[in-house]
Amino acid sequence: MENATSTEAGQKFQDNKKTVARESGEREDTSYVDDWVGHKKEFSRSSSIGNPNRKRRHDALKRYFASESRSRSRERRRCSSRERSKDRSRRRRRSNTRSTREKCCHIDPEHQHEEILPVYHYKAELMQAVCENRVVVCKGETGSGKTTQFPQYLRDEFDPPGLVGVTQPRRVAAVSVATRVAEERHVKLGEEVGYQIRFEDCTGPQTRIKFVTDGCLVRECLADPLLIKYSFIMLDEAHERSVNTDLLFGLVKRALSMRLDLKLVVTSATLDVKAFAEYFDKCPVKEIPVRTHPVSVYHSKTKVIMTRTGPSSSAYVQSLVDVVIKIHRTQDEGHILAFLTGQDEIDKACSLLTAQAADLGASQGEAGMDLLVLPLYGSLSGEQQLRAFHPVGPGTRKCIVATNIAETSVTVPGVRYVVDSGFVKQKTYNPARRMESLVVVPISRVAAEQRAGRAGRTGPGQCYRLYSRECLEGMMPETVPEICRCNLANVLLYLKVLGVPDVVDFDYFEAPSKDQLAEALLMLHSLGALDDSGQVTPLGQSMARLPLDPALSRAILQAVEEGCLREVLTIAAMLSVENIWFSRKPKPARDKLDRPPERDKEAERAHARFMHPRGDHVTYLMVFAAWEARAFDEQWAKDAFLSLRALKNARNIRQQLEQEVRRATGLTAFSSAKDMEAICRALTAGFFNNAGTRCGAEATTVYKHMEGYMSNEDLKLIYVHPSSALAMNNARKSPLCVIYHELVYTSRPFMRHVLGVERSWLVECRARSGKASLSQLSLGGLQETKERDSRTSTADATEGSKAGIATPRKEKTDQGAVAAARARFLARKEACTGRLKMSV
DNA sequence: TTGTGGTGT
Repeated sequence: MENATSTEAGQKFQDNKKTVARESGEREDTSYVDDWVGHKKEFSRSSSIGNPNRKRRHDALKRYFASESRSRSRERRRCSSRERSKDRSRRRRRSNTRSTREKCCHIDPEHQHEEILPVYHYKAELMQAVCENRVVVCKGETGSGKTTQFPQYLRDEFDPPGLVGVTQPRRVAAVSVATRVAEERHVKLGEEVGYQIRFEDCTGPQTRIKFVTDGCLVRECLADPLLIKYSFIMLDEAHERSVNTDLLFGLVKRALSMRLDLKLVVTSATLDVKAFAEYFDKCPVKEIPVRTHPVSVYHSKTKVIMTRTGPSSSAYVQSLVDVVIKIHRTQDEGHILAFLTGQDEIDKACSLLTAQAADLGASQGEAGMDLLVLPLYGSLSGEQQLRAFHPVGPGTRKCIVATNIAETSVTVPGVRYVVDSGFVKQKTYNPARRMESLVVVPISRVAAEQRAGRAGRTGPGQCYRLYSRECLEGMMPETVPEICRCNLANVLLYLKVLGVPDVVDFDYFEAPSKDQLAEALLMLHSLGALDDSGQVTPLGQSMARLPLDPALSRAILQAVEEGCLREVLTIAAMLSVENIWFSRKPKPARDKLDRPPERDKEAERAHARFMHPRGDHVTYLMVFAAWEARAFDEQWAKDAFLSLRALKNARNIRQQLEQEVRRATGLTAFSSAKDMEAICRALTAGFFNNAGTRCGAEATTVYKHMEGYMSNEDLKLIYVHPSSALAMNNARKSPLCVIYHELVYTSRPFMRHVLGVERSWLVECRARSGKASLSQLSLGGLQETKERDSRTSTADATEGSKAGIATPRKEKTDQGAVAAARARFLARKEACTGRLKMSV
């Protein structure tokens, strides 16, 4: 039904093409009224012209500018021009060799000069706010200059004794912003201005401004909970709400209460700055408005292809294709950015678009343009990704079909048209089942706005939404933050180590559900990281030092006992990276679009050589050892159809783990296993809670879930993932007992990364871990509820996990807490709703 | 019998 509607609408588009007016932007808009409900919208307020405070501000600015230029010239004198040019060439050389720098070219390509950045007009106001308050929340869109200028202002105005630390959610951002700021200040990167990301510390004793990924700063807290090194912390891009940023809210707030000489700046791009201010004791909110270009937003009027729980059909791919073609045929030049949810969808849309554009012929497009269709998603190689950013000739229009990587991570220059499917693929975690699933869910209203804003970066733009305005109103105001949909074991262990005894009552910016907390505490206890009273054990202290999930840390520490540290380190590193198996996916022919693409037999044969009958962990060890034996030869890896990126990543992680293990255990020489048994025993110590026993016949891949620290009655049968070594033909005899790394739900509950183990080891581990009292563990914050233990919900695993977070109504597990969290969340948004409604 | 959004230590 809905399929038919959207195809019909698409057809109507095609038929209407000749009636579309071409004169002016305004007139053109009205021609869409039949299909689209449109309106013009400024994505932010215009700048401060005519402001009564202008004179005062101007005077203040003059003073600041004078003082700034004095300090600049001091800086310049310090650094003679000859040295500067040497620095520049050094920097250039460095940037050519560093992989993280490769991506920087498409992060904010337009290097605006400081003087024209909006933040400049607000310097005096901002500095005054910082002067008078310990915490300031600053709202500013991308392009306001806050990230590059604010830290410099803090440094220059206050000349603090400690560091100005600026967090970024992504590594590329940390590196590129640091590079930019160092350039502006004419200093060598790594001296006055530096950055720190995993595997790379580019700071020195003279460093005063330090850009750092939020994950890195969380780690730093372990050694320095009060952040003594810092005078200012700036939590940038707080609206992205990564687990680490959320965690830092609490940690910095705690540090602020104990240190009077620390100040905090929180910056965010969303409407939700009020909630941040509320959390930090009603601190002031400053706004840096950005003059962006207006974006006309059109909603689909007839198509209702979105339900509250997700897409009701996959028709949106076809309708997205129709809209793109329509834009290409009727609209002026400017690139098109289309949002879909995943690789398959994107590849499919790209084939359809390429074929249709070819049929159309260049002559039919507006001004006779060609359409160059390019995919953009995370698992593409760097080179393939860069194609989306390469400039094209004047006769070509690019259409980039992207995942939400283009929503926050990267900016494609020259985009004037955005087509938004309204969906995103999101990982959700079900703590009651300890199972994660990747589900397609509707985006939030903030995300919808973010996507639309992508059309107004270089000039006036248009955004076509494949959903109605009613759908928009039914969306969540904001994306459910990550901290509410992930496993918390790691987070809670950090908090405990940092001296937060009561992790249930911790002052979270957004409190996780009780189920999440209970699950994580019980898991930490079962691994021996917490004792019966919820205190961190020495073992837990060591585990927290490793940058891994607790189960893997536990396995590594057990490997020390079992004498197989080298092997288990390798396995841990291999389990920490993305898929290592690489296969060419043949492009589906046009007429075969709805059939699955053929499997790559050659790659499969190459992989089969590595598959070990014992299971995946041993297989990974073999793969890495084989690569190591060939001196990490890149060609060998390519020939074996292995992902070079994943392998290199694993090698880096392995190196880092080695260092950390050295520090955590004081070991200098690492043991090496004599047999496979020791390795499997060590892994069992970390993963005995994730275990299954075989059902029936020897060759079956069906297992029954074994009871762990939580009863899991909903989840009876679990399956070996077909990509596992244990699912391959060479594994004739399936092991009686297995442990698995993770449980993912797609069409069934699948175990990923599976290893055969002995039942006696499982029994032994279970006995060692003992039984915990949840109320004791949580210092009375959580109770063993009858519902949790005897929860025998009628739903099968399918429904429950599919529903997950996407369908709040169906979340049966501790409804109270989730409902309460949601209510708080919605209440907080209430204040902003009026503005939201006006703006959409 | 599968196939995976994006981050990060």
